[in-house]
Amino acid sequence: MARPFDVTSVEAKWQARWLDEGTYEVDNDDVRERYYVLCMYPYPSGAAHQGHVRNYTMGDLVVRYQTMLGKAVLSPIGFDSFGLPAENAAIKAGSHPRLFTEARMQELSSSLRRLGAVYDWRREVFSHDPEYMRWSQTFFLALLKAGLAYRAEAPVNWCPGCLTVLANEQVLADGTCERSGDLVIRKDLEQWFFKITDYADELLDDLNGLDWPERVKTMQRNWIGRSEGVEFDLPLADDPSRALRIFTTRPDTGFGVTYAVIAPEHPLLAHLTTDEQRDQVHELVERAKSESELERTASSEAGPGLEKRGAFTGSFVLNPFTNEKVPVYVADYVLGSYGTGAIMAVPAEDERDYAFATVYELPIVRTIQPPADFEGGAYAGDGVHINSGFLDGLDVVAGKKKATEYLEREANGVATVNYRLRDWLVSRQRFWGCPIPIVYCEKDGIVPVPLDQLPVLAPDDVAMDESGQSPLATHDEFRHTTCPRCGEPAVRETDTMDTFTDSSWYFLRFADPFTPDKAFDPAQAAKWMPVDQYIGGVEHAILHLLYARFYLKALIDLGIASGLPREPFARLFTQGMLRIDGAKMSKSKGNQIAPEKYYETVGADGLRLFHLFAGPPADDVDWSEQTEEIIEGCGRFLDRLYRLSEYAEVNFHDAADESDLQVRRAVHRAVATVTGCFDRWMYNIAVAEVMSVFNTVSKQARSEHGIQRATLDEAIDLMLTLLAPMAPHVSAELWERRHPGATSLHHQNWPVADSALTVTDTLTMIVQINGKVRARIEVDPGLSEDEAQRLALADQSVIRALGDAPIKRVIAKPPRMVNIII
RNA sequence: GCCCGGAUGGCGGAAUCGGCAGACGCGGAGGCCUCAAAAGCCUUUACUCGAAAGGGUGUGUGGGUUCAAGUCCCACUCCGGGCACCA
Repeated sequence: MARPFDVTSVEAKWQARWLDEGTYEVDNDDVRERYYVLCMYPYPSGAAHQGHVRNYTMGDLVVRYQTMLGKAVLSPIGFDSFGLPAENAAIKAGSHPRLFTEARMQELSSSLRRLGAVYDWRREVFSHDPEYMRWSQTFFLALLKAGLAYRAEAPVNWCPGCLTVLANEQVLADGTCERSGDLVIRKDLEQWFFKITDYADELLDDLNGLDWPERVKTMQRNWIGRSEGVEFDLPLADDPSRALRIFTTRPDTGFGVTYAVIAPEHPLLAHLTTDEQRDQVHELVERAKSESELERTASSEAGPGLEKRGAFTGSFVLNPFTNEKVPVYVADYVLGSYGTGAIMAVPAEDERDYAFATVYELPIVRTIQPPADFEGGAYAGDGVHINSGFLDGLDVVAGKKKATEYLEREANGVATVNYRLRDWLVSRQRFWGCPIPIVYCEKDGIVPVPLDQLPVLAPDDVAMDESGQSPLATHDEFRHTTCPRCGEPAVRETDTMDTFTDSSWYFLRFADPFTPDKAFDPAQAAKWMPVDQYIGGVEHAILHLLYARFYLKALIDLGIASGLPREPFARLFTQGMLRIDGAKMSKSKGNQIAPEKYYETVGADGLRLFHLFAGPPADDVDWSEQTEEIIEGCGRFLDRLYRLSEYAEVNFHDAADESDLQVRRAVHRAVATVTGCFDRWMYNIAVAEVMSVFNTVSKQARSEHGIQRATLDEAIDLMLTLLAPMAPHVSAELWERRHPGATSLHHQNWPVADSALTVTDTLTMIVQINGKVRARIEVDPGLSEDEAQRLALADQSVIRALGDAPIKRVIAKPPRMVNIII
C-alpha cells in the first residue's frame, strides 16, 4: 500500500523518543493526582501475538489518556518468567531455561515497544531475577512463620503431562489439566500449602466493593462456595455413645431423613460395616480409591450407573428429630474432603438423595409442601413444612432457625460455615520455578533457610528429564546441605513454588522497586495502590485474581505491606479473546496471526486502530478474511488524515461563515463524545466518532466553497489530540509538523469541548402519524408543546398525509417529536 | 440441569431516557482521474412495490404493555461462556 509517509521510520522515531526522553517514567513523589494502570504480568512466550496487541493497545490507551488528563500515571511492565513452557523447551533443546526465557523476554519487550506501548522501564521486574526470588522466598517464610504455610500429606492432583502436582484451581471441571489437557490423577503426597481458606470470608465479602465485571465476581463467589449450615450428631443405633457427625444446610428437613451416607474415605466406615456387608463395601471403596476424580464425578447423572456407586453398611443411626432408625450407606457421591464427610439424606428435598433413594428403594418423606403444579422428584424450593412435628407450618427460613436451635440443644449441633475453597497447594516438582527455602533436618525437622542466606538459587547444572521427580532432587550438591540450626547434615526441599506465587505480588514491586533491602516500602507502595485499572484476560478470573487478593491481605497482616488497601485491583477490565474459525487463537493451537506484517503495511497505529475499532473491547473478535480489509481500512484512514493535515486539495475562504460554524460544532461534539467513550471503554465508538467527524471536516475542506483556515486548523489539532492515545505515532508526527518546536502532542492537555458549540441551535423534530414518521422539521430546541403541535400540523407533507381524517389525539414531546393519532 | 451473556443489512458492528433503526468501517455498484492499471477522489448501497412521486415491510420466534418497543414484561428457539454430586 502506497502511503503518504514512511510509517516505519515515523514510528521508530517516536518510539525512540518516548524511551530516550523517559516520557512515561514517573517518580513516587510526583505531586499530581495518581493513576496506576496495569496489564496482567505476561508470560514471556516470545514476540507479541495479536492477543497481546489487543491487550496492550488498550492498556496503552489508558496510560496516554490519563496522562493527558494531567495525572501522574504509573505504567510498569515485567515478565512472569518462571514456568513450564521454558523448562519443556529447554529439555527438548538441551539448553537452560534461563537462556530460553531471557531471549523470549527480549523479544516480547521489543515487540511491545514496536507496538508503541509505553512504560516506565526502570521498574521492570521478572520472576527469575535473584533479587525478586529473594523476596518471593522471604514471603514464603513469613507465611510459614505466621502459620499460613504448612506441609501436609494429602490426596493431590498429579498431571502426568506436566509431571507435577497442580492446585485445585488448575484442574478443569472434567478432571483435566488446564495447561496440558491431560487427565489428572490422584496421588497421596506430602506437599506445601498456603492457608487461603483462612481468608475465605474476607475474599468473599470484599468482592462487593470491587468495580469488576459481575461475571468475574460471580465466578469467584462460586469458587469460594460459602455455605451456611449446621453440624450435628446422628447417634449410632447400636451404640448411642458414639455418633456419626454430619453437615447439612437444610436442618429444617430433618424429619425427612430416611438414610445417611458416608464417604468411602470416612474413618468410621470400617467400624460401621457389618460382616455381611463387608465384601460389598470393600469393593466400592477399592473402586473409589482407584478411580480418578474424573471418573468418580463424571457419572453425575442419576440413574443406571448409580446402583454401583453405593452400598449399605449394615448399620443404622438414629434420626434426632424422629428417634427412628435409618440405614447408613456408603456412596462415592459424598466427598471425604468436604464438611464432615457424611450427610443426612433427604430424598424429598434433595435431587442427589432422591436419585439415590429411587435406585436403592429407600423411603421418601416430604417435609416441604411443593406447589400444586410441581412435577418432579425432589423439591428444593421454599414452602410450608409438613410431616415435621414442631416445624409444621413454618417456611424454610424459620424452619432452619428452629431446627438449628433444636439440634444445638439435643444433638451437639453447631451452626457451621463450610467452603468449597481448599487451601492452595504451592509445591511443584519442576526445576524452572522459585525454590522453596526449606531444609529438612533429622533433629530439627522443618527448618527455614535464614533470611540472610536468601535467595536459595538452583544450580545451573541440573539434569532435567521427564521422570516426574523434582529435578533439584537429583542434584546432590544442592540437595545435601547442613542444618542452619544444628549444623548437622540435612537435605533441602527440592520442590519449587507455583508460579502463581510470583504473580501474586509483582504489582507491589512495581510500585516501589527503588527502596534498598526491601521488596517494597509499604509507604511508597501505598502512594500507588490499589491498581486503578487492571487489564487482562477473563481466563484469570479465578486463579491469579484470587491468589493475588489473598497474598496482599496476608502480606498486610504479616506487617510486610502495612497501610496498604486490602484489595489490589480496584477496577478490572477483561478484554475479549481472539478467535479464528471459532477456535481461540493461541500458540498451542498454532493458529496465530503474527502482527509483524501489519507493522510494514499499516503500521502499529493502523493495527492499534483496528483492534480498538473491531468491536466492543469486552467482546471476542473473530479473525476472518474481512479482517485484513478492515485493517487496510484503518491504515487508509490514517493516510487520509495525513493528507488533510498537510492541506492536500483543500480550498480556503477568508471569513468564517455558517459552514465553519457547523464544522466547529461537529468537532466539539466529537471531543465530548470521544471523552465519554474513553471513560466507558467504548473504544470502537471513539474510533468511529473520529472517523465520522473527519468525514465532515474533509468534505467541507475539499468542497468548492472551502473552509476557513482557522476552522480547519482547530479541527485537525483537535482530531490529532483525540487520536493521541489511539494512534500515538502518526498523531505525534503530524502535530510536530504542524507545530515545529512546540511541546509535543502527548504532553498536551486533554481537550474540553466548548459547551457553547456542543449545544445546537436547531434540532430536527420528527412528526409521526400513528407512530410512523411522516415529516422532519428544523426547530428551536426550546420550543413549547403548543408550538411543536402547531408547526407539525402546519407542515405540508403532514397535511397531505393526514388528508381529511379526524385527529383523535396529539402527543407532543418537543423538541424531539410530535405524534398525531388519527 | 442451574447461572450469566448474546441474537440488528451481504459482513464487523452503532442506537444515554422507550421517541428518525442501520452511525462508523468492510464489501458491492456507478462515476472522475489515467494511454491503461494501481492509488486517490466523488456518488450510491436494509429489503420490497413503483418509470417517478410516493408507498409497504423490517432488529431470532410468539404474545403483551404503550400514543410510540431493537430498548420494558411474559413464554420460547438458537448461539457463546461459567458452574455442575460441595450436602
